[in-house]
Amino acid sequence: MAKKTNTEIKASTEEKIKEAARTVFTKKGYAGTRTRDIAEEAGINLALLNYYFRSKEKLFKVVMIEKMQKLFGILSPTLNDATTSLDQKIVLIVNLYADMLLKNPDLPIFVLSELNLNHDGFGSDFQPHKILGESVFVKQLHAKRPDMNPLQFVSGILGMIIFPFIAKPIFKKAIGSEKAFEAMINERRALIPKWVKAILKTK
Amino acid sequence: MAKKTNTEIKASTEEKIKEAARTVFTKKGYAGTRTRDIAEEAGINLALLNYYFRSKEKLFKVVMIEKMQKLFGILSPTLNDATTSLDQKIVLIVNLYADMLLKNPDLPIFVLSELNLNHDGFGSDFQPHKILGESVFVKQLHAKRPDMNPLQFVSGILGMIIFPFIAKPIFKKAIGSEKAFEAMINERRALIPKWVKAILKTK
DNA sequence: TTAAAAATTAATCATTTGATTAAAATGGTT
DNA sequence: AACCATTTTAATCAAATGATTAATTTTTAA
Repeated sequence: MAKKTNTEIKASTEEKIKEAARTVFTKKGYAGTRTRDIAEEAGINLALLNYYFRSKEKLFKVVMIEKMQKLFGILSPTLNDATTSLDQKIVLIVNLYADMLLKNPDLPIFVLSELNLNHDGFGSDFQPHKILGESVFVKQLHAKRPDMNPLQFVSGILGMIIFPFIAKPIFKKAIGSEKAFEAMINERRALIPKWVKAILKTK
Repeated sequence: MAKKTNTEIKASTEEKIKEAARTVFTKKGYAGTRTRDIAEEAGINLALLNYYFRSKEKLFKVVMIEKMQKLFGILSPTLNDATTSLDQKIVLIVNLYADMLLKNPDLPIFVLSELNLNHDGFGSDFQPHKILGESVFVKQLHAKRPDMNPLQFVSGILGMIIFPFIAKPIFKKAIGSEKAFEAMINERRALIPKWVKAILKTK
């Protein structure tokens, strides 16, 4: 009991800090975040942050790895599912992303911006070409369209679904309310698969 | 001559600072940039930066407005050209963006990230819905596909062309060299218009 | 209960950073 | 040359910031 309580309390504090870090880092970016902001958001003393995570940078890495997994982790299992057709995979990917991004609208701009700023040697862990590589998806695409570059194809799909979230401040301004933005995204759930099917028929 | 020389020197120093600010802000973002970095990059004393631009934030605004114009300024004249067809406009937009973005690959992630962080009331100036609004482009689209939401359509096109630059760190990793990335973008010049034409034929 | 271990806090440090000031240099005007 | 306005610099400030330290509280285990 003793040890369990200990672990739980520690996990709870650690998790409070992590959760606060997720919030503040995502909202302000790495450079714009002050460790004091995180401590305040977590309702803990500043020194505790360093007690648990050693430094701002180490805490950031923990959050960043989580966020990258959240943003790209959808792909691998979906692209390698042998039980779904190419068309089904496209529908699935579009809807999985729509679901996840509506819940986490500033995830893509956060991850991609921080990757671009490249404070530290990220990307060293992540292997995007392995995800696509010799996936079921690529084989299925090759069977239907041997001439089509899978990267170009995937890039088109991801661009169509993710871009509105990255350019959200623009879209917000163009269409007004948050509700209207969500409606637009939901409309895309059907639109994009239809478009992609048309793209697959181009000769 | 005297006054002209004076003006030229002043413009030269001001421009040196602005150019350095463009470089450093784009590379490190607003929060990650130190005014000393800009001064060093410009080869001037730190105090000169404040002498010419009053503050980091004011200098940033100057740069940011420029960059937004560079990123979105392509659209308005192209979308409102009465002498080109819808298909021609699509080819034009894709190629204008390909040209510009190959020269300024980190422009989109910079502008969109800073807009998202929203340090200051930007967007107050920019009216994206006015650009689309009652453009020739929208009328042409409506004539061919009265059922298609112009914002959804434009969002698809821009997503396909801009997204690879925003996700460049990922693509770089997936395909290797800078040259290969450029080749991929150049391939998209023909690919995207073909795809968009297919999308326009969907019923 | 008590002593060691772990968690938490207040206070403080050393740097960094945006900005200012006062002095010096530069260039044009008379 | 002498004077004035503009430009540039070195030095400095005050606030912010990441991190540490030493002390205190809480928890665990005997």
